Amino acid sequence: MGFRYLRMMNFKLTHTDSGSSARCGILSTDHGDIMTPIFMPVGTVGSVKGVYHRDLLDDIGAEIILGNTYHLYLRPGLETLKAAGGLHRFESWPRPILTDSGGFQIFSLSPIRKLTEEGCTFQSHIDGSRHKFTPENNVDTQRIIGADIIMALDECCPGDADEAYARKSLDLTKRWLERFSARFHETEPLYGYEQTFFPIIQGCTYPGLRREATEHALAHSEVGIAVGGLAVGEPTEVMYEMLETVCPIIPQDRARYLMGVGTPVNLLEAIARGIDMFDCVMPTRNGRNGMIFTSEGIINMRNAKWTQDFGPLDPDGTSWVDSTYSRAYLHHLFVAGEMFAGMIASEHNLAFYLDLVRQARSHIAAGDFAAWKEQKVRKLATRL
RNA sequence: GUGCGAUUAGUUCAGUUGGUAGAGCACCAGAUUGUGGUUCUGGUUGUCGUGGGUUCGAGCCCCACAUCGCACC
Repeated sequence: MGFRYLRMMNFKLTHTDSGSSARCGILSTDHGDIMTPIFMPVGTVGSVKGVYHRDLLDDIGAEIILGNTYHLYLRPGLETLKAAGGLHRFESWPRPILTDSGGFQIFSLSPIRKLTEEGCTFQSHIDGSRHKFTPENNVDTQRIIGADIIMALDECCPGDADEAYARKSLDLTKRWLERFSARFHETEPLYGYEQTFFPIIQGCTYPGLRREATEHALAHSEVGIAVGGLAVGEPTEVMYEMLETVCPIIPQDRARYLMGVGTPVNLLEAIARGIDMFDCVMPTRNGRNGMIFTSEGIINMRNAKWTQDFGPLDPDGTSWVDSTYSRAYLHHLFVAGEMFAGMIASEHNLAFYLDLVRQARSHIAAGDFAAWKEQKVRKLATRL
């Protein structure tokens, strides 16, 4: 293949807030533009659990969703994904997709992993079979999956790691990033649209390591850059401090993705510190288990006190489920173990998250984000 | 009708040689942050079928009754 792809994918800053580091931007991909700040629903194995694409598109307004390399590699496997023509076509999703490399799974499945300089060997959680991820084959794998944005293979350091371990871990992540980047630039996308990759800033909770990691990652960042290894056990305040350490060093024209975060309050606090992109399993996983986030606060739908509350799920909710189903009905569905319960809660929560970042964007554009955030945070943290 | 077995938490069941009771599930709460449709952490709940007897002491031993199940007439 002689030709190089013309690089069209880019991030453009459109607004900055006066009272905080919040910003608005547009991330352009071949599958469409993404308005930032944005929340990206997680669809690990090619499905945002319990939610129809129709609802993701029209009701929730998802602009981009996630897939996971580790999980997709194991099931359905690369043969099927390649034959399908990539993940977009396989799951019939017309908008952008971002895939995580599986680095986090290396960390979270630690009892059965083995890290070496070359890569990471692990056993499948499905059938125990042995596999190896290297920076090189991870690029190849993510080329086959075909997400618009792919993530570098890293080691996600535990939040309570000591500095010696964090140092060692970061050094490995840096060497892996060099190799990942080299492989990425010597290969082409397979399906006729552009891919970009985001390097990941590690460094645990040590400001010095974080700064060093940022400088190093920036050398490999074209469109965006990610902050990883946060919300993995460290106090929330420490996470915010790390964002304050890292964000000022990143040029304004780079999209900043905070991986795996978080609660609605986390989103607003991170946006205030300059983050543009988020993903988190919380709205869907916690939703399936009875937690819903509303404009009035957090609700555990399983609690007996909702048995006869016939009011709407969220009086200010934007999803059709908010005005269609009552808290009493959803409570009943959870108690009865109906799968419909998880579907309704997931749809509501995702719509809530997408509406939250939509509101954030409009307040940043209006220039009153900081004040709006303060009063919003108080409400979002209350438990009903 | 006769024989055997059963009866303990909302439920299914444990319960040592007699020393005033436990578990799973359910229920009630809490946790959950780059997803294994979860997982984890706490908590509440008992006239031990009824009535008598033996004993310092009975869920346990004895008697009667009630209810349920099984087998046989």
